[in-house]
Amino acid sequence: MAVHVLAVLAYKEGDRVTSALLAASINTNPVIVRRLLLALQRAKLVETGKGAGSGSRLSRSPGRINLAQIYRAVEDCEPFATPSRKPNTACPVGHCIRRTLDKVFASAESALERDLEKTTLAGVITAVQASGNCTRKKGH
Amino acid sequence: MAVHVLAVLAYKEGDRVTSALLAASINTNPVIVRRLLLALQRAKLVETGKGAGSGSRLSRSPGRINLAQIYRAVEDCEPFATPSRKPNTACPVGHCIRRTLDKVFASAESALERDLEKTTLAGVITAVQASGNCTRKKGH
DNA sequence: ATTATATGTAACTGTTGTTGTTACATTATT
DNA sequence: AATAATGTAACAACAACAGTTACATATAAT
Repeated sequence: MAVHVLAVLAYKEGDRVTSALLAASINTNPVIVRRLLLALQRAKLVETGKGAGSGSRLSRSPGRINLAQIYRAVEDCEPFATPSRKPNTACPVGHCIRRTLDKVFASAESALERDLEKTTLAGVITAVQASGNCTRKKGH
Repeated sequence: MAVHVLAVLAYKEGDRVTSALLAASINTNPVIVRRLLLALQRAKLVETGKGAGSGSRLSRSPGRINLAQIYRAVEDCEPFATPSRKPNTACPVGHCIRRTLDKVFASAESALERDLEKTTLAGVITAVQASGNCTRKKGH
């Protein structure tokens, strides 16, 4: 979803786009978009102005934004579930397995991010444009 | 959590362990464990018998089970969120971005799995055993 | 055979996280 | 000053998951 927002922003390169417009594009509520934009601002991927006639725009060119950056900005927690209950400390496995698995999962996640780094926002956009009959200009 | 179950099973190599015992070890309910075991059975990672004095055991040695297999057995859906609402079809980005992102995410997930493949269940166990003062024998 | 034991499964509850919605204070442009 | 936009809070709706209880079924032990 974050990628979608940024892709629309990339379309309007340089122009400031309001959260209302972005929300209409991805068919959701402006507040949802703003919450997303807050995370993207923190990651310095977008710049957002406040007053009338303002809105958001990319803070760099789409070629300089990759999906790993977006992933890190938005997905704050790990993709692996952490059990709600504490493991049984009387069990030798239960006591220490978490620390071990955390290492393994950190490695796996960094492998995932390294793969995402290979795709830039610009790459996504050209792929979208190339993928068939979606050539109509934006209507809004 | 699934890894935890399998690690306990690996400890008792060959022995059949009941879901009640496994549940006590990871501090949860036997039914939760059984639901997990169903998935692991489907993936041919464990064998489960039904009657009295029965239970579950690994279907291969811990060295021949890697975390990617466990991940695939348990995490049936992708780690990437799919938006609930359909994108606005009037927007050229919204219309085609899903197909594009699916490819990218599939690639990222396979990178994740390739990394998980590098760690076997046996590797997890030796790491757990090596990680400090967790040397007490299992109490159950 | 009968009994004891363990799984498979259904139905329900509770919790958590996410999305969506409304409302409003704040801030910048015009 | 008026307008238009964000930031943010509070809450409802919803889905996903963990947990619980209950019970039918199947196997092993006696």
